[in-house]
Formats: sequence, C-alpha cells, structure tokens
Amino acid sequence: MSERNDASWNTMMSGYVRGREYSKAIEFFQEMLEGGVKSSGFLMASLVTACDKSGSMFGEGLQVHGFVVKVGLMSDVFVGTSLLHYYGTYGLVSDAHKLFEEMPERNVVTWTSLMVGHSDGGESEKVIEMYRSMRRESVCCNENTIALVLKTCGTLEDELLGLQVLGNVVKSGLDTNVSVGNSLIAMYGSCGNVKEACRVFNDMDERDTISWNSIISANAQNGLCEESLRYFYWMRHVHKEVNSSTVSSLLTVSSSVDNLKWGRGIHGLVVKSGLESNVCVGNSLLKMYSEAGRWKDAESFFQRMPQKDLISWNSMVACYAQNEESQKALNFFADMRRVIKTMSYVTITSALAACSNLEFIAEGKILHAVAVLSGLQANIVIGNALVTMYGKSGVMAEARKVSTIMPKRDEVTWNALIGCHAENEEANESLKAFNMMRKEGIRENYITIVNVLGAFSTPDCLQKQGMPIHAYIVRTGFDSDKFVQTSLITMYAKCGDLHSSSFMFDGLSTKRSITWNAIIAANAHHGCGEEALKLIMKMRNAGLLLDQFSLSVALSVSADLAILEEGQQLHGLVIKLGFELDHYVTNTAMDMYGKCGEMDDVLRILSPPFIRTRLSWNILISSYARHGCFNKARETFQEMLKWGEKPDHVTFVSLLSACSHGGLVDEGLEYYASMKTKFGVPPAIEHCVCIIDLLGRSGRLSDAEDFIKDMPVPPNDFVWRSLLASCKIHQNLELGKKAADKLLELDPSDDSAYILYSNVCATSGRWDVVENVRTKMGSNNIKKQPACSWVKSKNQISKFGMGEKSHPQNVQIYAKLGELMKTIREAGYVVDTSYALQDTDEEQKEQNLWNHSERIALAYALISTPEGSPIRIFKNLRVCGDCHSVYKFVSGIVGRKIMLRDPFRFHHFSDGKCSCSDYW
DNA sequence: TTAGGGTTAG
Repeated sequence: MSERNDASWNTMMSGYVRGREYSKAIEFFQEMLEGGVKSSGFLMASLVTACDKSGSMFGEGLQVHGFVVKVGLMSDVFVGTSLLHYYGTYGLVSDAHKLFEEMPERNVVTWTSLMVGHSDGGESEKVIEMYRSMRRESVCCNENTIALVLKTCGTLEDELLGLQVLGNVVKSGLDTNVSVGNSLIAMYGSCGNVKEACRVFNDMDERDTISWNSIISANAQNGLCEESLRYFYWMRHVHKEVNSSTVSSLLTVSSSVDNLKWGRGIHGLVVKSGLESNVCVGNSLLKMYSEAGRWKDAESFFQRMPQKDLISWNSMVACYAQNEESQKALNFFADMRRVIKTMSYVTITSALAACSNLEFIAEGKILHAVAVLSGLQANIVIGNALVTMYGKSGVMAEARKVSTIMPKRDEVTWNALIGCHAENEEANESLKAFNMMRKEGIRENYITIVNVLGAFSTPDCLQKQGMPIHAYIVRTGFDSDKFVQTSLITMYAKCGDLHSSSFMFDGLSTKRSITWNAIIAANAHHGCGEEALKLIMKMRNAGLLLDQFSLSVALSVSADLAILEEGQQLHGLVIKLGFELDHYVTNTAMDMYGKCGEMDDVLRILSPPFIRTRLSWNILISSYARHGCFNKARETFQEMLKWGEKPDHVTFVSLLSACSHGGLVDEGLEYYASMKTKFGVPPAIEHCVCIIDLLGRSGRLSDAEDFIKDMPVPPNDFVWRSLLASCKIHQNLELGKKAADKLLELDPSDDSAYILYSNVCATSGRWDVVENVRTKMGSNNIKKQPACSWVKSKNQISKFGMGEKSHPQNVQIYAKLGELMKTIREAGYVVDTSYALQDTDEEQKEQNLWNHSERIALAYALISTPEGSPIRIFKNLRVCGDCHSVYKFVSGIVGRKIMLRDPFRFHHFSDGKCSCSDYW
C-alpha cells in the first residue's frame, strides 16, 4: 500500500467516526487489517472511539488493542487515552488503570477518562483522589473534569467538597455565573438537599434552560413529584423553551413514584411537544412502563419508536426480565443479536436477570459462557448478575464459586449471596456470608440488613439470630432506615411474634406508608383480617394516602373474609386514587369479586385478552372453577394458550381443582400428565392433592391410594385429609382409618383427623368406633373447630353457631325454620339422616340436622332481607349434604337466588337446582 | 453545568 492510500484510509475512517457511522468504521477496520494498511495514532484512536460508541461486542475493541500493540502505537497519548476510555465503558476499571500506569504521556483527557471509569464503577473516592493528584501535578482541569468531580461530590453527598471545587473553578475564571449556579443546583440535588438547591435557583439573577432542567431534576430525583411539576409549569410560563432533558427528568419521577396516571399525563405532554421521537425521552417512557408492570405497553411503544439506540434495546430486555417474562426477554435478546448485531455488558446483565430461576438455568449458563468469551467476566456488574442468577436458581454452590473467582467483590456481591441464601431458606449460611463480608472489610448497607432479616422465619431463629441482629441494628444506627424498620416488623411477624411486630410499629415516631403496609400485611398473614382493615382506617385517618400495596392487601383481606361491601368501597378507592391501571391492584380486586361471589363483576373489570397478564388469566380460571363453571374454566385455559400466555403452576392448581370439583376425572388426569411434558411445569404437592381429590371424590379410592405411592413428592397432611374426606363420601372405613393414622402421624393434635374419621364411621353406622374416637379426643384435649355460618344484612354481620338461640330475633327465626320444614316436605323433600353424626333415633337425627348453622342463617336471611333480593350466606366448613338439599327446595319455593360460600367454593341455588350439580 | 439502559433491596 502506498502512502497516499494510507492517508485516504485515514480520511475515510475519521469521516465514518465524525458521521457517527460506527459499525461502518469497524467493518472498515477489518478490511484495513486484511490489506495490511499502515496506521496512524489518530486513526487508531478514532477506531477505538468507534468501538466504544457503537456499543459493539467487546471483542472488536480487544482486537484493535492487540493490533495497536503489534504496530507499536501504544505510546501515542491519543491511542492510550481512547483505549482507557474503552475499558472504562465496559466496566473494566482495573484494566484501564493498568493502561494509565503504563502510559509514558498523559493529558487531561487521559485523567478524566480514567476518572469516568472509576465513577461508573461506583468508586467515587477514587475520582476525588485522582482530582487531588491532578491538582498536585498541576494538570489543568477542563469542563468535563469539573463536571465529573462536582457530580461525584453529589454522589458522595459531600457539599463542602463541592463548594471547594467550585471555588477553584471561579478563581480560575473557567466558568460563568449561570453555569456555576447550575452545577450547584445539580450537586445539591444529588446530595438530597433540595431545599438548598431551590434556594440557589431562586437567588439566581439569570437562568437558562439548563438551570430550569436542573431544578426540575433535583426535585424529581428526590421523589418530589408535585414540586418538580410546579417548577415545570412555572418554566413553561416564563421561560418557554422546553427540551428533551426537561421531559426526561419529569418522566423519571413518574417511575419512582410508580404512579402511572402521572406518567400518562406527562406522556400526553410529550406527544404534544413533539419530543416523543427523541430517543432519550423514548427510553425514559420505556422505563416508566416497565416499572409500572406494563410490559405490553412498553413493547408496543418500542415498536413505534422512530429512533432506537442500544439503550432502547437494552431497556426492552430489562423490561421483560423485570416483569418476569423470561422467555420473551431471551427471544428479544436473540432478535437483538440478529437485527442490530451489537450489545454491551448491560445487555448481558439484563439477559442474565431473565434467567434467575431454575427453568432457565441452561440459558443462564450459555450467557455465562458468552460473558467469558467476550472477555467481560471481570466486569463486576456481570459478576454480580451471575451470582444472582445462580443463587436465585437455587444453585448456591455455583453462585459462591463465581463470587470467589471474581477479581473484586463489592457490597452488591455480598448482598446477593446473603439474599439468595435467605431465599433458599438457609438462615445459617446467610448469616455466615454476612460475617464474611464484614471480615473482608466491605461495609454493609441497608439492603444487606434487609436481606439478613429476610433469612429468619421461625421462633427459634428469632431467639438465636433475629434478636441479636436487631440489637446490632440499633447499635449501628440502621434502625432509623425506613426499609430496615419495615423488615424488622415483617421478620417478627414471620417468626410468629405478631405482638412484637405491633410493638415495634407503635414505637416508631414517624410512620411511613411502607411501614403501615408492613404491619397491615403482617396482620393479614396471621389471619387477623379485621385488625388489618382497622389499621387501614387508622392509616387513612393519619392522613396517609393508601398506595397500591395497602390497597391490594386490604382487597385480599376483604376477599378472605368474603365481605363484599368493604371490597366494593376499596375498589372505588382504587379508581379514585388512580390505581385502576395498576395490574396488580386490579387483579386483586378481580380476585376479591370472585371470592365474594360476584362473577359478573369479575368479568366487568377484566381487561381485554391482549393486555391480560398471567395473573389475570389465573384469577379468571380459578373464579370460574370456584363458581362451578367448568366449561368456562377450560375455555379460558385454551384462550390463554391461544394468546401466547404460558401457564404456570398456579394455572394448573386452578385447572385441576376445577376438574376435581366438576367430576371431570379423565380430563384432569390428562392435564396432570401434560403439565410437565407439554408446558414444562413440574407437578408440586398442590397438584398431587388435586389429583387425589379428583380420584377420591369420584370413588376411585384405590387409584388415589396408588397415586400417593408413586407421587414425585412426599405426601403431606393435605394429601391424607383429602383422602380421608373422600372415604367419608364413599364410606370406606378401612382406608379412612389408614388415612387418619397417617394424618395423626404427621401431627398428633390435628383435629380434622379425628373429626373426619369419626364422620366416616358415623356415615357407615359404626357408632361404637365413633364413641371411641370422641373419647380419645377428649383425653388428648383436642377441640373441634365449631361450625358457623354468617349473613350480612343492614350493614351488620350476624353469626350463627349450631343450634344458635342467642339472636335477638330468635323467636322469628325458629318460627321461619318450622314453616320452611313444613313447606319443603310438601314439595317432596325427604330427610337423609345419614348426614346426622350422632347415634340417636331417626326423629332426633332429623331434629339435629335442623340445628345446623347454615339452616338457621338461611331462615334469618329470609326474614331480614327484602323479598326477592338475592341471599348471600357464608359457612366456615363444608356444607352438609342434607342442608344442600334443603337449600335447593327453599330456592324453588321462595323464588330467590341463594348463594352459599364454603371455604372452597360457591353454591348458587335457584329454581330448586344448584350450580354444582350435586357434586362437590 | 441538565435527561435515557444494568447487579443486591423495595
């Protein structure tokens, strides 16, 4: 090649870089290598910059590095600097640092590039250290250096240092007053000192667009959404110019407060201002949708984006991963490699996050290999993502191995290990990792503490580990952190000590929303639903707005207690507060309607199929199942598949229980067989219980027994209880005895074992055994959970026990009962005394049946609610067979719809028939 | 001097 040609190569290459055609520049380099072109330092520096800016595969930059060494251009300051910057971009600061040490000549850009690397790697102290060295060595700072140092002061929350730096800047006359003020605003914003930022802004004589953007951002970063919006309105009023940075800042706040209504408003404004096509703005919108859980909105927006860059693609991978759409994330990742042919370490990190469960471990391993092959193994963020990926998949040995060979570990590495041990229920290991972290001299942060606390879940753990850690938290001052406070409340509750949880909560001087939510959830999980709802009231009275978490806990409490009116009011509040677009909240509301018997409302608020989440599909299937609409449940499952939604283990629990309640034995067995082979969902104990129920109810008791022998998981109490209940239906004394023994083996104090077994014996007429069992219960001090039914009328709940006589309207209730007995007998009702569980004469047996709580509740409902209105009755135990028959007759005679809910499902009676077709 | 993607937690 001649000199002239070399020069033209140079010109071409710099043309590509100037024109930002980075991938062309890289292709050009390949040709150049083949042609053996002699290169200049400038050309190589441009090329490295091209690799850097294109976000290309890391390997291409490495190739250039090798070439540069070979041709002896490493001493060139521009080449060295661009390579150093390149390593920094990929998070490989130690490599960058090594280059820096070896360089014979350095300029201000060299220094600044390494500082940027340290800054991106989270090593703020190193940045300041280097700034001080620069001043010692009299290297003159440029604007970029100053900007970086000031930003770092913000990150370090070191206002004093920031002011010193600014003093130096003013002294050297490097900047104007406006830009000094702007920098100050930004620094105060990062330090969390919004007040001071506003003071500087308000005192400024002159403001430019950046000043306005900085003050909006300072408020936005600190979660002050109303304030940032106030400045924005003011800006539009007096300043006129709004640019893409302004809009991006406003969108950031909408993500952090997770209020989609707000984000939608800003989005409208974005469209009006014509800034929607700006790539930064677009990327902010993608993040907003992702954080609000609306990955489908993000997806369609991405498709419409006129300009996309690497960050847009990375955002989509992250969006799918964050929304637990692993398969979609990996498919998108594959598309990305095909379409734009580039990726960065962020891409790999996000793709790894999508593999954080055992189902995708194979893909995760491939990505691990990709990271190694790309030379990005030493990147600390990738290392941390790998630790997380293995840890969340339960492969802790591999997670630990990755962490040991990492060149450097930070608090994120240790937090991931501690958190994954906790998630895998290895409390001791979690605590061990915490101690090792401290030994290694890495300081814990609030996330460390939150993770450690998450490891404790038993009373024993609480005594031996939880309480000492609590003492440590108080000693180290972490007890003032809102997340730590919340975790402490949750830990005490999880370890069974709700009393201490409440004590902690009551003792807090400032109670934030998340703290309220923690104590409310703690009560809900302990079955204290009424208390949880009372706390919701108190929270509102304390002037706090309910958020998506408090609303969904409250809705699920209403669902568990089956109190429709409260549920409806909460749903109203959801709409009023603007959470109706929040998938999670809306799904909880839907579940509430389903569990309160309002199938029509479930369908009313159901979203259209193309934006339905897996959770919505699952709730819909289980609602249909609970209401006895088995065909609908099946159709919904088919529709779900048609729309490309993958069923998960909850889907199959709903589907199998639908089959079991509907007597669809063969269909249920088919689903069970296909779940692993066709859908990759391995059967868990819940599914096995459904199958045993399915076989048992239909009378195939020996098949059920065989199934238990071959189950992939060891049987638990639910398995034996279900089998025992089926033995009662089909009067199988022998197997019933076996199941009851197994149940008592697991828990000798289980009351259901005694009760169900004595019922099996009673139904089979073995009154001698019944007597035996009852005596045994008495001597073992085991009490039966008393049956009760309740009705809500005129805003009051009336609860009835067996033979209840204490109701103020007692006389009218029993008069009504007598009348009912007479009329239904005339209509053809014949008593079935096999449901009487006490050995007396037939007449007494019938009398005892009329004492059942569900009949008393029915009589009360008939006299206390308006004629013709639907009746809603709830029972804590399964309805008795003879009562079921009474309800059918009554519904035909009084011409009213009667809904009866037991702990498992609904019976809808009308015109003498029941929705369950007498199979339950 | 202002804005967008990533790892732990929520």
